[in-house]
Amino acid sequence: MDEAKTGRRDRKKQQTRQALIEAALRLVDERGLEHVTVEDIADAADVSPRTFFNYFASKDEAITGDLFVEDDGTGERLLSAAPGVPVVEAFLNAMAPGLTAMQDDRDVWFLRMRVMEANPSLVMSLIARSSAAENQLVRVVAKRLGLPQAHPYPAVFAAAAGGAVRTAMMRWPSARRPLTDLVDEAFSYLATGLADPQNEQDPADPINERRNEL
Amino acid sequence: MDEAKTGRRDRKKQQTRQALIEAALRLVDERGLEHVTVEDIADAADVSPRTFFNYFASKDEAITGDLFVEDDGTGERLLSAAPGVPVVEAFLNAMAPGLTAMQDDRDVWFLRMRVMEANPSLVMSLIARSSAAENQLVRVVAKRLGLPQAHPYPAVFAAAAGGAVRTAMMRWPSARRPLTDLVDEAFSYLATGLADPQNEQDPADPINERRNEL
DNA sequence: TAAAAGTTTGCAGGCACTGCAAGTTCGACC
DNA sequence: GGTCGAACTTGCAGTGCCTGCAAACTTTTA
Repeated sequence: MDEAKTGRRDRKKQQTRQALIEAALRLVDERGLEHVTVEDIADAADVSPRTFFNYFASKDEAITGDLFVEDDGTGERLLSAAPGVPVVEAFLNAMAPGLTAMQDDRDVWFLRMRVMEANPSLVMSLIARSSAAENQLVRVVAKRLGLPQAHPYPAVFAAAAGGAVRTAMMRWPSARRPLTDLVDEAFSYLATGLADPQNEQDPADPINERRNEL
Repeated sequence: MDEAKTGRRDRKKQQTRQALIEAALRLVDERGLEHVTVEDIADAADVSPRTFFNYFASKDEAITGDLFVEDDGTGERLLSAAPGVPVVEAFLNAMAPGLTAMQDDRDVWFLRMRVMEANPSLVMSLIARSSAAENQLVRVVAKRLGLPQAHPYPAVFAAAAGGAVRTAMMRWPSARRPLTDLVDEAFSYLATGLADPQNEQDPADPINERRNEL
């Protein structure tokens, strides 16, 4: 268990956090976002409403979850990629650990996605929140390429990459494929300069050998 | 004056709307978002606070403004582009009228951008709101290409295109160039598949012949 | 076991936003 | 020109998110 650092305190905190997340997801899934108050969630997790806000800055945050991009080492990994590697490739590599972490947590994420699809304002909330992560990405990409802050490339890159990841996430529950596949696929459209897609190789999609692994 | 349809009523409505927008922008510019209440804005525009919400669904909406993508004919123009034209090109053409409209309104838009830069939560709000426009774009692109709803291309396209437009908008006030230029530039990075940018042709940027037109 | 450090909770309050119903203004049609 | 109906404004009352503060409480450290 590499859960918390040490001691009962952190363990308890982690438990409370989990309880709040689960309560939030379950209740909103059952009743819909606007029929669940923060008080409901807090009650279900058996803490005071005030405590809820010690853990999450907003009701939405408990539901949409932390974007893996935010605090994990994606930025550092991108910066420490070998010098010759193009940014797109370095980014995909840097993201891989985060993606597999999500893959391991897929039950929660699938539920999240379902809840978001059913409550569009949550999608907006997620997008807004991921824009903060994008800002960090802008800085990292600029740094890696030695470009000035005002250069447009990092901003375009971050916006497009963020969008590609987001669409992959959205498709994930219904497409029965690993998240990394979907991300790669999304990036392949970017790689071709968003050229009109080829007619899919074969309407009878021969690659459909049910990938049960996920 | 092609302002309102007819009559004093619509004229008055348009005036009220403008007054609210101007009041909102001015006050938030002066004091910062969190030191301006809806009541302040309504007072400054000389209407009741309740009336404010007859015009805007949220405080943010009065400030961030309507995205031109939303209701104007961009979608229709995209769909009615000549058959052979690639989507990227068709999209840029379809957007042109909206962009020049913004160019004509540039004073307001510059103020908006300044206010947004100073109040990051407004940027998030704008991004969230533009995601609604992106959804429409997804459908339009899918329709134009005859792709099924589940196909990833339209979603990736919309996310990337939306991001490109957004970064162009953000750069607009500081870059002293027409918005269309900035949009084209952003799309040029997408067109190359987000390849690492060339070292800028010349650090002494010879294209800098001050474009005063804007 | 006592002090320190971190967490939870209640309380009071600000503010965004909503539905409703009453009042007001405007346009249309006679 | 007067009247009716539609559209718009307003006040009111209420819900619920979110915040700061200070008092309890719990865990860690010494």
